[in-house]
Amino acid sequence: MIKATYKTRQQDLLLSFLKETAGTHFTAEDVKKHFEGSENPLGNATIYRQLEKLVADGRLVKYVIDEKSAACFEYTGESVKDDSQTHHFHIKCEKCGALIHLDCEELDHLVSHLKENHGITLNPLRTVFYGICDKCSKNETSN
Amino acid sequence: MIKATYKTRQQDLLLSFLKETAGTHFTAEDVKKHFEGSENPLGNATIYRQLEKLVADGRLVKYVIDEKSAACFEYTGESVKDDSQTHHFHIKCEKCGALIHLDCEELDHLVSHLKENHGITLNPLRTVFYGICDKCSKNETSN
DNA sequence: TTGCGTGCAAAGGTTTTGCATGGCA
DNA sequence: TGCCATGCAAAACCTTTGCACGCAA
Repeated sequence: MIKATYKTRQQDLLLSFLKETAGTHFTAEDVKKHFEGSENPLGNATIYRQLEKLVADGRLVKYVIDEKSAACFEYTGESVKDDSQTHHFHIKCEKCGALIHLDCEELDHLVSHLKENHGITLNPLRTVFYGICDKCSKNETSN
Repeated sequence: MIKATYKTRQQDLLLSFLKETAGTHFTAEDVKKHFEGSENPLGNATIYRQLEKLVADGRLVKYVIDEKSAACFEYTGESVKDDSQTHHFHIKCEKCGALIHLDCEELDHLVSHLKENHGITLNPLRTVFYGICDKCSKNETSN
């Protein structure tokens, strides 16, 4: 699916970084910084272009968290385009800013419901919920 | 709640525009364009600053749809900070780009579930779902 | 008169793009 | 050798900010 016509050193570097970060999220800048000191820094454009490809390929997911901050990416391993994989969602806490992974069958239920009753095929990989996380709710003395 | 120390003509203009658009979404640019021809154009900064105030006041909701496109706003009338109002969500179609309003009790259910079982207070006013809308699903011949 | 609101223009940050070069096949 | 990928720098985009002026109270 990806037009990986050529295989380059930069691609490999990026992929190994992605595998390291599996289960977490990172920004384009994180990638840049990660390679900055090394003898093989990656150009900005390269990073963005490679990430874009991986997103198109479904191996990477891009989250728009906030227009002020950079986009977050998450490596999802191999292609998940068929959406048969786990439905985990992300929740961004509006208070502490944490990006929380949420695995919940209730969400699977919602996905089914939307599909069957509204004709909508939800993309859990891109959807970000906003709200207040457990921790912040508990610390909520004032506001 | 809003620090409406002064009342200005621009504020009134903006508010009447917002009331016109109730139930739809618009961008800062939409506002700008709406007043562009008129004898009372609004400055960019003014628009953003006023919108920001209204968001802080809870009378306006801001959606981050896509970092490439401008933020979407929606007028919610009076303050909805207590979130006792309707829980309608937005769904952004990844194919046609439409931003769809979705009123569904299943979503209310989800809100309750997240609160009771995960301690998460979802903010429907900011949450945007991504997926493929009904129309696009039906037109889905290729891809 | 006081000081907030306005508006222009410039700055800010992230992401994209043009173009010449480098490297894979 | 052919062509994609790279990387630098510049551009693009939306949004914010500085500053002087205007206007509400």
